[in-house]
Amino acid sequence: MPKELDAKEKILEAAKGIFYKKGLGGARMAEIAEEAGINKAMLHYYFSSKEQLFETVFEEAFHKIIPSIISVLNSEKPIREKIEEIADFYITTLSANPQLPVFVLNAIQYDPERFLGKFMKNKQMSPQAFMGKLMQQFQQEIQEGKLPPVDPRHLIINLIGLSVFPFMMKPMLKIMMNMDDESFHDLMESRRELIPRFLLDT
Amino acid sequence: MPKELDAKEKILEAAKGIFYKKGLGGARMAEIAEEAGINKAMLHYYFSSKEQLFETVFEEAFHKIIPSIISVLNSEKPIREKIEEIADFYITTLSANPQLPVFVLNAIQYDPERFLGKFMKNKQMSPQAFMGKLMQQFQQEIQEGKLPPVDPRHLIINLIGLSVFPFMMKPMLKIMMNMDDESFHDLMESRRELIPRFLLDT
DNA sequence: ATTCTAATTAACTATTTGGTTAAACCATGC
DNA sequence: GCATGGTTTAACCAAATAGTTAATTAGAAT
Repeated sequence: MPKELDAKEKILEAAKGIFYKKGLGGARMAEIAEEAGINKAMLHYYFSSKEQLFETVFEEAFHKIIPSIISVLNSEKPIREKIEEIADFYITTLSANPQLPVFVLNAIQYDPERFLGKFMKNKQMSPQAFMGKLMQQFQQEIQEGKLPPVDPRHLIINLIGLSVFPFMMKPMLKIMMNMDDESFHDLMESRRELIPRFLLDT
Repeated sequence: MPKELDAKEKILEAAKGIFYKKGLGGARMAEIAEEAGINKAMLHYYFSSKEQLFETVFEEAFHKIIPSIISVLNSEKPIREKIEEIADFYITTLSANPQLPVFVLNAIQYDPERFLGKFMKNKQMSPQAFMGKLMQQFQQEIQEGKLPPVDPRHLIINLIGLSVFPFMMKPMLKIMMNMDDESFHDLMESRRELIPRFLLDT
């Protein structure tokens, strides 16, 4: 009986598309059902409520862009490598799915408690402990002269901002800079090496 | 008869708060009316529909963050100054209103045609012509050795990203980096000079 | 005072929406 | 066969929602 997964998958795919675009409040269950090519009652067969369906979609999106970079930052590699990997990861992930970050940030803005609560607990490491360890690594590598002496907090913010923000601005950038999808893609590709170089080469 | 402006202003203020948080679909007209301390029918007395009210709020938000930087970029100052002014402008504006960029980008993601259309026309200069002029200035200043030889497109993307993105991430950053509002504010203040230095000093 | 117009409200309506129900469908094991 | 269990559907329902109406208030002009 492979039908269950089939239908559930179709629902999630449709829900993703519509929630990404319209958010929790703007999406209609009937619309999701239609997009998935099934009956409206089927949604409630697999997902008890709109909220639950949304949370499922959100969790998938969130896990696509947050835990990955935490595990990279949490690894034993040198900072340089971590930075390269993260920029690389975001450019790959967001090239395939540019709406992801606006969707996630919007949900968080809508109800921070709810959509960041999981993030706090869920992790194997508390954000604080994890950041502490990372700060230590920064200090050490700076002392060893492997890194320019910058505030690690700024470096991380800059790294993520430089990697993620262009995709959020994609529609506007395409207009302002007169680009089509292909030239936008090329511009993002060139950032794979630009970002680490920019962040680390004084 | 100053009551008209009073009521209209109260409505817009309430609508802003609720649309910023919940978006077009998530906001309820009754909720906005209550928040404004007036009757639901008053909304439709001053604004014909929910959509029109939303567009009014959107337009105000949009004009708060886009035309300002265009007019700076469009001025006759040297690039260095333009960059300093824009970073400064965003940090001031978004410190007072961190939800602004997520709100605007979300609306654009929801219906790009509709919410970027105005941007295209409305301007005194077409984005293309305007960018063309700017690119020329970049080339010239680079030739004169006043600027490091970087791709101007990347420079602009980086400038806006470094200035705006931290405010979008504010809730997450506060948790990850264990900051309260005050220390977040301090961190952002330090970016006023960090961003131009970072962008321009090779 | 009276008229006129803009502001304001309570009550109402038509529609949309999330969610339910009870019956039908269909594969599998016996 | 047929009983069983998960799957799917059409029809239905109650609540919520954007928008309307028609009546009321209050202030200004005459």
